[in-house]
Amino acid sequence: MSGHPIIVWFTQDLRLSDNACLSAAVAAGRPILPVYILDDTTPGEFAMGGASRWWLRQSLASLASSLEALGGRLVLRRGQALGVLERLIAETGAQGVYFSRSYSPWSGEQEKKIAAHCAAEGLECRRFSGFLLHEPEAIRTGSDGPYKVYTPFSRNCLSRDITRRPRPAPERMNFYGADVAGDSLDDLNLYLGKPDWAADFPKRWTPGEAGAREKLKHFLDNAVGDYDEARNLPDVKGTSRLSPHLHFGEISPLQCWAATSHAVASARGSIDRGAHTFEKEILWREFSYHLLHYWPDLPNEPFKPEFADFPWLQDDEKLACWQQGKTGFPIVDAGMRELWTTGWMHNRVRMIVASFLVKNLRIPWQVGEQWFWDTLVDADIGSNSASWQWVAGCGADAAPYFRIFNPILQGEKFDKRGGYVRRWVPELSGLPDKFIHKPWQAPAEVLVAAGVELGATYPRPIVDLGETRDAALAAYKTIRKPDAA
DNA sequence: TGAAATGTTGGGGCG
DNA sequence: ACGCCCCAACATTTC
Repeated sequence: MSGHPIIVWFTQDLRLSDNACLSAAVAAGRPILPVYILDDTTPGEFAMGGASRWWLRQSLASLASSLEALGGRLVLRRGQALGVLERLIAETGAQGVYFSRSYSPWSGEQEKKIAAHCAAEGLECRRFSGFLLHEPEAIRTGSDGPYKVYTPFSRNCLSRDITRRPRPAPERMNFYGADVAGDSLDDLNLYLGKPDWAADFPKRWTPGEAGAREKLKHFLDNAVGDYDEARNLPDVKGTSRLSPHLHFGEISPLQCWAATSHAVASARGSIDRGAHTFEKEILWREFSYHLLHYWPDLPNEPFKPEFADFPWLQDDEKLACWQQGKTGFPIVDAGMRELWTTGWMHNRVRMIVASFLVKNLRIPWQVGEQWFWDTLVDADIGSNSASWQWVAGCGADAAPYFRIFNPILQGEKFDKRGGYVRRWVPELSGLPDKFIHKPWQAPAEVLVAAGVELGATYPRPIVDLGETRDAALAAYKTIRKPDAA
């Protein structure tokens, strides 16, 4: 189809269904030019991490093939979005640019510049939503401020009827017919497989819209009923594992919400508890972006300013132990190895390893945030920042600083039989349950029988839990105002 | 979406 | 039979 196209700029919304931007472009009745722009030109601290780049490559391939099935081609380009869009407009005579809103701190300025350029050129520029259920501007406290506490925020969200239904994917589309130059997936240099640290990822993940839909269906068919309890057990597949799909917009929170409501209605009461807990987790994601929108420093600066003076330590040796899963604490090491091998970590274990880094090693939360940013396939500027601040005790509505996890007790509570540890730390698998979370307390003959030699086949603990706990509490006292409770 | 210290209670062994 | 002590088991407080 000829004529001046509308550019549909895919951002973090790599799907065809429930895509307001795409649907509006179809409804506009003009030829569509679908584009994805990879911006590697301004790599700041939060340039896309390695695991995310692996995922993005697969997701773009999936999106491209979905568009091909409708007769179109996804144009891939590299550079700053404004410049790339300007060139595309000039090349094609595009009459409009449609895109989905992003909520990263660096997106707002970019979106304004694009809108300004379109206005100056007399082009239509439209921004759509879909990445969140509730726009940050729509949820305000009674005194018209942003929320700083989760519970009232979630109550506000829950008091709103979500009546809108997810949009179906367009059944047919008219694409811009002329040839438009673009990069190949390889050109984007996202993940070339050397070294092949992501070798195990494809066994566990199916990036793309269809994979996301399948994950949601599997969760609602099998796991949501037990979600309340099972979500805390890392040895059980009790969570949805939708986080990377949500991050890349392969599925929308509205689609998750609507499908959950539908499952609740057809299950006649048996899954109400689990479904409600799942909905509250979706709202934690919303809350993270609410905070990020109003406090754009969230990824870098402690929300509670007194934490700027916290006496953190630098210890690159212990940091490396943590990153490599060699701390000597089995549940911590299991989590860090799951992360490295699969690009993902169970949420309960994320809290345990984060508490260990921030409190027992007393290494700044930003250091952990950065490691997660590079290694998680679901690395997300909103959730990652808000969650690290939550664990560190310096965030909005955070866990009190003195809430220090004991990795032995957490392991014994949530991985009672040690199945999770045995899977990810196989050199300990011969130990009896009694010592699986504290091998250094096992009698010598038990260690021998299990084939474990501490300091050789598995490290001794790199810190003393009691001493580091006391030191962390003492450090906290130095930043606390004397009159504060 | 903690853990450890401290306080309380009650059963049972034992002089 | 009684008081005393020990110590789980549970509750409360503190960090």
